[in-house]
Amino acid sequence: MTLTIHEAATTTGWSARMLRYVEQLGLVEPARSAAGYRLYGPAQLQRLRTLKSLLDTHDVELGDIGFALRLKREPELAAALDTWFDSTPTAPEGVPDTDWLAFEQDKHQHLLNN
Amino acid sequence: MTLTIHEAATTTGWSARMLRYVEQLGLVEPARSAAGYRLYGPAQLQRLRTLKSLLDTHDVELGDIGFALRLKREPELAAALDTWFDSTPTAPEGVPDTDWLAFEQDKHQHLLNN
DNA sequence: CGAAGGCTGACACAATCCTGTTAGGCTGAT
DNA sequence: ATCAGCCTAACAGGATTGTGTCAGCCTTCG
Repeated sequence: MTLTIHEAATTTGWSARMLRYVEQLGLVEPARSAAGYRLYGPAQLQRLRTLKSLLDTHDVELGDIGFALRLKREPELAAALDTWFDSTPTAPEGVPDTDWLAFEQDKHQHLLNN
Repeated sequence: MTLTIHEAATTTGWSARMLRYVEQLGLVEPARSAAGYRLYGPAQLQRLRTLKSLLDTHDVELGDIGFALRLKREPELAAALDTWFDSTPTAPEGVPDTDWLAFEQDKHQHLLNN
């Protein structure tokens, strides 16, 4: 009904080492037997396969997916990033007048620093 | 009206080197003068400051923000990650019957591989 | 003109990531 | 009881990241 780590490794194409690593990143967490053995069920196996295909179709690293997971779990972080991306979008041409004052402050502080 | 890279560096607390690096990651891209000099305007300066505070309030790396940017720009990637996160959420207890068949397939394939 | 400062490209070096491997101890099936 | 297989912890090494610094050349400004 469940596979051990090496069995799961051979069916999914990962190595046992990497399955432990993936678990440590919080991406696929198998159940544990009474003695502490990892038990991979159908849900986990499916997850591991689709994870692998995600990684090589799009060009993404495990760490990146770990970060995406963090974004899911810490909505305030996701919100902060969103507002950063949206505010004054990196294009330099249309400088809103609203930023003008802040800029003058910068300049003065800069002069003071010399 | 615009600051050079070292001026921008001293007002924002980054180093000039890091400003070039941040630009290379696509996070803050200043305008360029005719001769190719980077020109940091108020919008960019603001962006650099909030970026810096983002980095040390939440515990995030520049590369992570680069990846978040990629998610913004490639919605199909974001969608793929989302469906991966949501489908068969990593919890192992409630195994849906739907996965049963797939699991049996796994087992048989596994037996064949020995 | 000459000094100060910008640009790119490259090397350097610590830190971290990704993976494999090994050691020492427990578990499970025959 | 034995032997394969699991566990954790650790070391190892190649690849990448983050950051500084230097070289060689071009630009700006007094």
